[in-house]
Amino acid sequence: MRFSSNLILWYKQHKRDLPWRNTRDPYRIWISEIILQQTRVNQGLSYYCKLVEKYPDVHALANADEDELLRVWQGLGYYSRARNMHHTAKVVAYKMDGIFPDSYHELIKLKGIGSYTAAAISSICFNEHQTVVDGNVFRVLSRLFGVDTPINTAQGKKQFEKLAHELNDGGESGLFNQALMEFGALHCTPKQANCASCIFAAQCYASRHGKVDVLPVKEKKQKVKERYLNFFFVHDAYGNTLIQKRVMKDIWQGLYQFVLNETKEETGVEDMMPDLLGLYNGSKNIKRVDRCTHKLTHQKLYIQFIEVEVEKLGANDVSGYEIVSMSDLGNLAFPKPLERYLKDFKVR
DNA sequence: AACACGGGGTA
DNA sequence: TACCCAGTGTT
Repeated sequence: MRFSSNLILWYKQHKRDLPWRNTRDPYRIWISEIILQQTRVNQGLSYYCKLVEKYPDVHALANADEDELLRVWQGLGYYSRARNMHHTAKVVAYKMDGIFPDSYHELIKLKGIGSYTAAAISSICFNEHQTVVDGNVFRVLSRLFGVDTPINTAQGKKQFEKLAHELNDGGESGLFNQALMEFGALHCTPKQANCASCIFAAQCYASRHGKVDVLPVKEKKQKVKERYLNFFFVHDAYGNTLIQKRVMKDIWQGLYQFVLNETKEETGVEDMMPDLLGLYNGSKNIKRVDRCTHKLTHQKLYIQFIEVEVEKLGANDVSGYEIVSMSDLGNLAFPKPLERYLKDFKVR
């Protein structure tokens, strides 16, 4: 039996029942694919449900407020996905009469849609003969055929694309693509692959040669940069706080933060007081200092939260920051560690 | 080609 | 810890 037929049979037996698998509406498939970029199904599932309920069609999403959209996206990470999605929704709604392009080559022109997502949407929604190559595909094919070309090189990517496309020969590209990814996600997993019960074990190079744990090959990772972020959570007796939208090209673009002083190294609160003096010219009271670390893929953040109570926040005291009532913070998106701080703050 | 961009799950 | 995840955009 052909590999593609065998794979699709496996898929029909083992696939998970997921909400985006009950539709071929390009809007919904698009939302699901953006969410699932570098994100596991279990992590993205609730976000998908929230998004399609709040924004049932591309017009609703196009008309959304960006802060509101980022708040829905809060906690999922890679926030450029949300900003690009919003941009593309406006393009589709206002320049394409709300109709998504129906081909790979048109889809890939849209912001946030790269080769993977264009292949996924065009194959799943329009049955175009395109083949997805994601982390699952790299893993399954490298093991099955013993391909040890590093997957994070241009050569490797081309080689796997060619191989995947040759295998996708059954005229059901949407099914084939989802089947291959599902097989990687559920069966041919990164750790402890289920070789004992694998339908392909007899022909699998890695299984026969004991190389399951060394494939796929990936070239060394980038190193992690360390940063020291000192946030002043300033509030007054009237429940007002000081916040700022992050606009720089940096992590957490578009999200909100407290008064920030970033330093080159671990810095005591006393040494940062001069900066704070310039920010608020009335009397102030440092109530509490909390510390935490936060790991990103490429950065390790050493975070201090300095709670500062002042008498009354007024427009004359601050520049570059907004005065916002504590009760309105729930409508804005904050980075994970700041959201956690706010949650703890409310409890105590 | 190399890097930047989050957060959570897994061993 | 270290690695990985239904990747894309920028430099």
